[in-house]
Amino acid sequence: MKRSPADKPLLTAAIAAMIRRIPRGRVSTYGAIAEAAGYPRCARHVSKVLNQVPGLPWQRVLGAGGHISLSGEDGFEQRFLLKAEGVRFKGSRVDMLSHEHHFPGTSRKVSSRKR
DNA sequence: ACTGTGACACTGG
DNA sequence: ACCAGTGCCACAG
Repeated sequence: MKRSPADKPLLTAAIAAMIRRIPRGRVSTYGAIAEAAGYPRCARHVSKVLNQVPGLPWQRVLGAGGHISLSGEDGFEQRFLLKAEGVRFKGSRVDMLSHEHHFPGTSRKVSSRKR
């Protein structure tokens, strides 16, 4: 069963899995999710995953520093949903100090590019 | 194979 | 604090 080893986009599945692991009342950032998934520099792909993979808690994903990247009503809704989960806001940012989710086993499968 | 894409991150002005 | 520019990197067409 295994069709070709490269059947599906690894990165997309990995990131999607991470986002699903974020518990309610917690949040994370693009960079952190990408890193936890094993792709430290692919923060931008996280956004693509959110658009491609439905069913994810997209509202729990924030930009660096805890700011909402979405704009307009979407951003407003994200904030609304997070508040409903008990997330506190500091002005227009989420209180990351209290709600940033720490992923278990940050396995660095992809060696963190040596430098 | 190449180009475009992206709900970013970071730095400098 | 805000805006603009640059780097980043895998996926989709």
